Amino acid sequence: MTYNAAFDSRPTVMSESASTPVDSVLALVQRTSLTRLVGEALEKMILAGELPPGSKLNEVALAERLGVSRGPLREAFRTLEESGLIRQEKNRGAFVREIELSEAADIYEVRAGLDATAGRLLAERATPEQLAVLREFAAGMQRAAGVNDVDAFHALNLAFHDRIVEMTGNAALLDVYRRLVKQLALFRRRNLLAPQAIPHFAEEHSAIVDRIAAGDAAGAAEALHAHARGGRQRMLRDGELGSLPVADEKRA
Amino acid sequence: MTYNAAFDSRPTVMSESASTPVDSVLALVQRTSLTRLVGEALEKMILAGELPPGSKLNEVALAERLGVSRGPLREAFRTLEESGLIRQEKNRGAFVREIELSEAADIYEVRAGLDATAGRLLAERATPEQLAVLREFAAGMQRAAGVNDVDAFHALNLAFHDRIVEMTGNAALLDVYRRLVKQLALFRRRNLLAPQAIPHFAEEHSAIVDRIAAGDAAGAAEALHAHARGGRQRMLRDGELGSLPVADEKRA
DNA sequence: GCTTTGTAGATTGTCAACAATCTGCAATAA
DNA sequence: TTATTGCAGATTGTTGACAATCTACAAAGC
Repeated sequence: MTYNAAFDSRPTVMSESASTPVDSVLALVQRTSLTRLVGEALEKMILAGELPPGSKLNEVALAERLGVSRGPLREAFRTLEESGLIRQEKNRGAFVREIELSEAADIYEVRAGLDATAGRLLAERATPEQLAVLREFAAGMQRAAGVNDVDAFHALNLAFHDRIVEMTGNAALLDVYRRLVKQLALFRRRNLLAPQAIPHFAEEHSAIVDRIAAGDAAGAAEALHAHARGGRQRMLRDGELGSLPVADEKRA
Repeated sequence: MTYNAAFDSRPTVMSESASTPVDSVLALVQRTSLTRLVGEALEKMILAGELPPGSKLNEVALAERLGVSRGPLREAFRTLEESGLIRQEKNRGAFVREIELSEAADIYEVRAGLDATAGRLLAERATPEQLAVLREFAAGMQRAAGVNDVDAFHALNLAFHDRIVEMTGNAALLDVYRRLVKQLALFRRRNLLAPQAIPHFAEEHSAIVDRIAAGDAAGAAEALHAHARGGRQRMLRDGELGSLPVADEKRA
């Protein structure tokens, strides 16, 4: 999925190239098909909210906009469908998937289990370097909480949990985790963090890192599980409020 | 994914049809595209071992064999790629994915976490009918263990765990779970159960049902987690043996 | 007025053809 | 002999065209 292996190819025989970016570009072109490019572009548009949930994805219009024909676009649709970002109906077309509150709650439940698994695994194998990175994240979030920087906290929060999963080295776990996070990103009905809850989360993050650092597999798993379920509860509460005609729009 | 909603459409206005299968077929044709059909056919072939891991999937040959053109076939390829059953290389083609032992171990680790989540959820909400079904499964596996019917036990085992996940009613959990099980099915290097271990597993299954029936969420989660990790350990042990030049082919 | 029917335009499903790339083998040269 | 080069066939990537289906609106019938 990631292309950080772009520089893996050593110059080998054809040592004529003093320009390093060449083979990087080459390696990219080599692996990347139009379908993949289109799929990534669409995913970005969807996750950025440019194509909001429920949107109809017109084939000819999108193909023209992206400068490709309908073939690669339709293949990309299949990829996005299987990854849960769009939904296709025969003879009706493709639509950006809409995640109901109950579905989001279900996904969050699974995510909690994955977080717990990641914590368990990482507590057993974390390196000092990895722990340093996590501590830096935790400190950054404490700082963001201190100055009430919601956006910074949110970004760090996402990255923190992603890195924990990534650091386990378990590709299957990372794959599933990211899939679910993307689907959850589709559900953003006031998904922003309540500012007053941020310091509490920052504390939990630090505690999580402590458990991992202590090699406490069960404790790390439990801490992450409770942390995720707390997030789920908050989402459910906000969701119920949001479905009522409550006029509280000034939060943004 | 499943089509058990085929009879959901009531006769409505056009009550001319005394033949019930008509609208069932109609509903199927309505929802099913060539791409979906091809995808299901390919998945079946792969999981049945008809297309073994590493196989090259030739587009024109497969298209001709299935009686479709390359377009729908290529779309189905994208679906299967995203579900982790095949791998595609640009300008080289599609291949049935090969799961290494280490990968299978990683997948099993995730599966253990999902099993635990399912057990936790089901223990909180299982109905008497569901518990009866699970008890029947457990009893059936005890019987199969008694007469050493490995095949029957294996089939029941798969169904048992699938049903537990399904019974939670969490669609996201079921989706992820089945995806991983399919990928694991790709890894069948003597993946058959050792006959002497079967009674032990049958006992564990009964214990799992007991925990669920007791509403012991933590206990059910822990039992299922340990159960899955036990399976993982056995697979690792067998895998290491299998990679050595041990001549023990008469087990089948 | 309301429902039904019919038609035109738009949209998706499928296909076949063309272009680009790869693979394997033979011919050539060191 | 061995390595390299250059083809020819096979295979995949992409495109545009045609067929099937759906949607929206208008006309006709009750």
